[in-house]
Amino acid sequence: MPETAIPYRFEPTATSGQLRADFDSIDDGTETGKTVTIAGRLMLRRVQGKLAFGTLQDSAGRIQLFAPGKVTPDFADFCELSLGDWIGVTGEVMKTRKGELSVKVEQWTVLAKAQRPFPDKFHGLSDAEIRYRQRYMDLWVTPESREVFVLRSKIVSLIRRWLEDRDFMEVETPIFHPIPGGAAARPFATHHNALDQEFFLRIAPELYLKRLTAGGFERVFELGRVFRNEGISTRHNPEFTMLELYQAYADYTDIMTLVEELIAYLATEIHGSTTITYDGKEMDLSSPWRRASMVDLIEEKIGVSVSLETEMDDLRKTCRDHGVEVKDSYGPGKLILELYEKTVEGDLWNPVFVTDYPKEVSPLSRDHRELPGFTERFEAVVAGRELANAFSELIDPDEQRARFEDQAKQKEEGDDEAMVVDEDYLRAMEYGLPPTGGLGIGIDRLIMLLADVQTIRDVVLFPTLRPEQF
RNA sequence: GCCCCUGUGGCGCAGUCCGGUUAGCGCAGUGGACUUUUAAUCCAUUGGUCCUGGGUUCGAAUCCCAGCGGGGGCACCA
Repeated sequence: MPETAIPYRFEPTATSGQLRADFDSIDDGTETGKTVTIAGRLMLRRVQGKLAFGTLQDSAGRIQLFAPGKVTPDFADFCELSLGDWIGVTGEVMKTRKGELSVKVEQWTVLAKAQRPFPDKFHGLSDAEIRYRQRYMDLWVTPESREVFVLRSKIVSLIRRWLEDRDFMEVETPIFHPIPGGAAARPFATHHNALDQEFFLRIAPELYLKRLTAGGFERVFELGRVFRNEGISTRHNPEFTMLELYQAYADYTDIMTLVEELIAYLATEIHGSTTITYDGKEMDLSSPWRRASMVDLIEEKIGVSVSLETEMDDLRKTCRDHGVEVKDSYGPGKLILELYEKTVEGDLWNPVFVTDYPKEVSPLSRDHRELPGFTERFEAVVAGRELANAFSELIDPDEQRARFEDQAKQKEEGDDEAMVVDEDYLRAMEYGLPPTGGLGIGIDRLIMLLADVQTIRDVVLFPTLRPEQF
């Protein structure tokens, strides 16, 4: 078919979903007298001499095409269409004798030819590599795949609305950071030619959002991509989506309330219940969620009481006894964190706010108001995975400088994920940062949870893969 | 980075363990039959560097080694 025969625009008047909603109840073998125009891909075709059936798939699903040779113009050409061709069809809505809702093909036009053969019409694609590399085909032949991304879009939209209803303002902060900060991770580096300046793709928007809190935006959030130059796994993609928000005058307990209410709201909107199934097991997302301190969870799990006062040798021994690798550079706080992560975290199923992280491993969190050496920080752990990280933000610039310098020291000692001093951020703090509660949620993992999906690649449209060789 | 699994026409699979003619099957494609099908059916038929490169052997899709792609796990990701 010459390209010139393809129309430049086309105007469908209905989708398969609308037709099913409007006409599903009509009797078998009847015609409605209603003429509609639909468009999509021809996915199945059953030609039987002077009568042909087709299955058209559009964004809402599938609908049958009914094409009698006496009615359908250029009937022979219609029968020659390839599976996968995009077509537009106009005709009467009807139901066949066997009860299949159909559109009678009274006019039709090709909107795009499929020059490549489509995957097996029944088995679809089973090769994960093709599904990820050629998502444009996966979306046609793997219905669950399409559904997950529709759900993702809906969840993100619900989050925005929920936050806006609570007077949070969405902002956009730089992705090019001269100093990577706000998290402990290795960054991607890039270069701006005109400025002859090295930049890093952001590993977190945190420090810019807190600058905005200092700037007087009391409730801000950013929903955007962050980039971490780390390994790839079923839970890690080098670029992923993060929600961060900052609320002036709030502390970490306010943020806990916000998180549990938001997640319960999303579950209810999506599944109609706060009880969901993940990986074949039930999970209760109703608020309030359990709150437990890291050291209490460790004691509960392994029966050993640890604290920052515990002798280092005893802490190291406890770690080794539980198969936790330790390095000489680790202080007591890092040892406790390691112990928690290796022995407790993976077994937490229902949501838990794990609270009170050691200061040593929390360079941006405010000192705990009662527990020396700890911070007012929590992670929300669901299905054994970190879903959110939050704290009462550190607001004392002198303390922040000391923490940065401690980080810089760790970097010198070889920790290439340690932070570096950000003088401008310190300057913003010196002008005054009010008490603030901050939160980061990994959106991809949240989608995985709500969509009951086990790998992050199934919630990212184009997951990072090694480039294909052609 | 380490370990395990995996790679067969466009797609879905068998054959590999235990080496043995021209590597099979289904879908798609091509030619034919068919006016109520539903993964339509029936007849015929085209299409393959068995991921790549070495090696063992009279003989390799099959065994061995290396590499490449993919998947999973570990490590990393506070």
